[in-house]
Amino acid sequence: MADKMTNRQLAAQQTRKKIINAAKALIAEKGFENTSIDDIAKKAGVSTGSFYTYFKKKEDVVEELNKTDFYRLAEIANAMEDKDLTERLRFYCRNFLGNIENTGIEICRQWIKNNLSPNDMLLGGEEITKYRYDYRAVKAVLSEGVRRGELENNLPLDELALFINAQLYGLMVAWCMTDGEVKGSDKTDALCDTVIRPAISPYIKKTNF
Amino acid sequence: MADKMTNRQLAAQQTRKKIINAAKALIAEKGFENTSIDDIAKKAGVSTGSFYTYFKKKEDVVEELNKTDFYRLAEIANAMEDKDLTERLRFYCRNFLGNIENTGIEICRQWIKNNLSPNDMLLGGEEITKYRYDYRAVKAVLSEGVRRGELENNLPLDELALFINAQLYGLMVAWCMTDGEVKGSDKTDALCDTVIRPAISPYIKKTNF
DNA sequence: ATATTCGTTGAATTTGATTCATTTAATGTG
DNA sequence: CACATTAAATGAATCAAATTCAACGAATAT
Repeated sequence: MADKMTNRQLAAQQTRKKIINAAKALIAEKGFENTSIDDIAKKAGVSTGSFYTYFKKKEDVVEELNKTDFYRLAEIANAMEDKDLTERLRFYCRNFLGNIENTGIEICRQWIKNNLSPNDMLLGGEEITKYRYDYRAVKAVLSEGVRRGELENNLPLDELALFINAQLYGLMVAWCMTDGEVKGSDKTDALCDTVIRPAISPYIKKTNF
Repeated sequence: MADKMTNRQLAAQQTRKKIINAAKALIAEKGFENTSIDDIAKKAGVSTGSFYTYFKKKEDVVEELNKTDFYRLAEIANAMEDKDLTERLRFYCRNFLGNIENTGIEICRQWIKNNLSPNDMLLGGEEITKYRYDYRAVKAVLSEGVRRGELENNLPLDELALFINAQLYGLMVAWCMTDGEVKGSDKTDALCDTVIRPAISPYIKKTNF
């Protein structure tokens, strides 16, 4: 990866990182709206204009502040050989919400705001519109259940995954809206027991007995 | 209510309404960010400053744009004598999502943005902090189920209501994030059948047989 | 008839994001 | 090594839009 970088590129990478760190600290502390580019630049020890070398808009920096890869999380869950589907889903949900809470409520709020409207992004020169409601990771966890023969394969996979993901997004929103009082991560066990398990139970294969 | 209003008050009410209507149309059309106070004032046929006679901040006008009272919706559902709990919940969910979709995606987006952080509001002169994650309406629907003896009364009422509401909020967010592709209102039946009914079914009283 | 109050006005102010011409320094080249 | 080229940094200037406010005029109250 970092094959042979020139000093210049290395320095640039540093600058970028400094800006991201400064932004992270300030936004977590004061919120996005109350943090100005000047604040960020000052804290990062660079000039105002420098911010725009690395980010096109103020908002864009937020995308850098939570680097959890939820699809990767699903892979880890799916790799748990000794855990059954409920456990694996529980793991996924716990970590989804736990990671979000770790990145901080203000950053989460801003992430939601940024992604409520689809953004146009450049991919290989082409304009694409990127939807941010992505339930593929949950779907992957359910699929693994099918693959292992824990679930019937006639289950409405997309519907269920979409709903379970909606549950997670809903708790994330509830967490923000109650200023942290409703903690999603505290609720995951109850979530699995009260909603998710009953929802998938019609499709759980009866073990031969 | 509208006891004896002076002409002045009447005119003021008109102005207010004109501003709200202009804002509604413009925000629905161009989104909140792309609509300026000047735009709104111009379309309403009033001056820029007049906006601030009626709203303290630009955002505040959004609160006027969806006037659905979800608690009232719960009352209507609860008053349905011939419908069972599942039907009543279905009714509530359909109308919740239906009403939100009717008010329009841009307004919904902005409403979420406004309410992601608790707002300080004035109530009778006192500053109060108002959380916007409110699941009391759903709770009321479940409570009615208990009252009618359809549900065991040992069910985790708050937990369930919170989760069901999270489901609705999650779908609302999904709807926004996919630019309307995921339509919550189209999903309510599946939602009830796949998630909500299974979730409450452990608490549904076995009818005497 | 006069004083007061309230809503209206639009120009002035303010704030903060974004741009850009210029500078600085590293890299590449003969 | 000198020189040309390019990437990155700078911060003052620009711009856009929200918000304020002093002055105005019509309605209401006395």
